[in-house]
Amino acid sequence: MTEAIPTPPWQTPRKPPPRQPLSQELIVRAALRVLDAEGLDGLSMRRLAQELETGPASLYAHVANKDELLDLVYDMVLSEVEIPEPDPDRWAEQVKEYLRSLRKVFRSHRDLARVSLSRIPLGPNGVVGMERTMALLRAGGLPDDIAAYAGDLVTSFVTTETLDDAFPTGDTDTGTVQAYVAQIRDYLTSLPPQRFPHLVQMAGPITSLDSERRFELGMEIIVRGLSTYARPGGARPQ
Amino acid sequence: MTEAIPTPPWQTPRKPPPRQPLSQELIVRAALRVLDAEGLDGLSMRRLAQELETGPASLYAHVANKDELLDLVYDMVLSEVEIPEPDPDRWAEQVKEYLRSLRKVFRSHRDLARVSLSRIPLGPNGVVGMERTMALLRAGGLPDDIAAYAGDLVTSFVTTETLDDAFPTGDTDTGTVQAYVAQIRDYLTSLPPQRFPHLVQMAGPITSLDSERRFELGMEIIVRGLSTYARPGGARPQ
DNA sequence: TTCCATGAGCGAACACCGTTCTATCAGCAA
DNA sequence: TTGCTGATAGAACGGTGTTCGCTCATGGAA
Repeated sequence: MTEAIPTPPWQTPRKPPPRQPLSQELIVRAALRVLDAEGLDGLSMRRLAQELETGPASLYAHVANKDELLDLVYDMVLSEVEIPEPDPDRWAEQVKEYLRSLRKVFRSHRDLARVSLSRIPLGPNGVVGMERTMALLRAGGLPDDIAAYAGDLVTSFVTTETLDDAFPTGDTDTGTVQAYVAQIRDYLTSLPPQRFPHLVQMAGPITSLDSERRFELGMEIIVRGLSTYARPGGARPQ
Repeated sequence: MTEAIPTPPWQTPRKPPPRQPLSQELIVRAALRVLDAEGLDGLSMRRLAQELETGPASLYAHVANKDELLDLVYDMVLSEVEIPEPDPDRWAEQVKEYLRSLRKVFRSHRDLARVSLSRIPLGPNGVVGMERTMALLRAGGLPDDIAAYAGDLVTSFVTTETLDDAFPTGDTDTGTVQAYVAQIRDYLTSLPPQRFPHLVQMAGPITSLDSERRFELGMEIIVRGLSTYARPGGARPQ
């Protein structure tokens, strides 16, 4: 390390910090960092500017507004999703592999499901993902209109199923969630049985499914439903 | 009706407007009015107070916070949902009737789908709805754990499918939406066909489904998937 | 080499937001 | 009539996304 020499007073201090300049990519990466650490509610333009050691107004030179920024964050994360190369013999299992990967990515970035809500992923990574998804769904012999809709359906499914999931390593620990669920179960069982016979009987099943099994069950239901639309021949029309 | 008599001028006008005092129900009804008229983004505590000709602070005497207020609004609206009395022979069709009613209610109140997101309807109307839903789903012979999850699944389905739907009589007219969809289709068809063969081929199917047919198709997929779990005997275990 | 246009950087401000503090005031029990 | 309690509401607090307008470095043209 070279010794830090105090600048002579007569020399006007040029470029005090040789910080690398802002760029869109730098901003998006920082936004994802803040999102992971503090969630969507913690991600404000001011907080993001602070993370980059600048002012909020500076961000608007590289990003139109917060909504566009979230579009970019979403697209960046989509690059982490793995979509299998289609093998028609393993169609159902491959669709599930795809959905599990999607879920894993959504759960590994806090509040990402909220970000993805009502956002159509048309960024560079988004279209690549769509292309591969369509390839996979068609390989199962789904007609084009069914496959097109199925892409949306499964994405929406993963999104909603991931919405309330706690951040895996977050501090919204499982204890709090369990206590809340137990409260609901107690409430349901305490209802008058003559007016709410089904709820009282089903208080158990309603409150006992953990997020893992919910997801697997939902996937199975949707995949079974989709399978009924598959042409018998598979990918190629006989 | 008794004739309205003008107040004599020498009588000091006490209680200039005989406004009825605030109450929780009055506030919730007003909130629904503002929501219908101006959407969720337009519903602020200040705007709501203005609607009731008072100040924002006054609302907090009857409602803990905005979140609880939205809980109450959501529950109020749930009373409009119609859930058929179970007839095991018509199970699949009845489930669809229920979902169509749910969709109709969600679409008839602007941004209600957004309000319902990650909100568990446990208010007075919510539990009644849950009870009837469980009755209906079980009547098809679904095992309890499947029926319990299916209730969540179909609600989430209707919610996400209704999220981006324009308000039926709103000013986000179909023209704007159609233009946006056309833009997407043009973009997809303009992609390099060697790298995006499926997207180019499916640009049509992807962008041609209107919300009505999307909904009907999604329902059918889910109902078919659920049917595969039904016990052959129907409601009663043989 | 000089000049100037361009655009990034950024402090300050605007118009909002949900919520709380605090003071006032009406209605009612004693 | 007094005293208390709870509804009412103005003002303020600490936040939000975004814009205004100024400074200043940089790069291309002359």
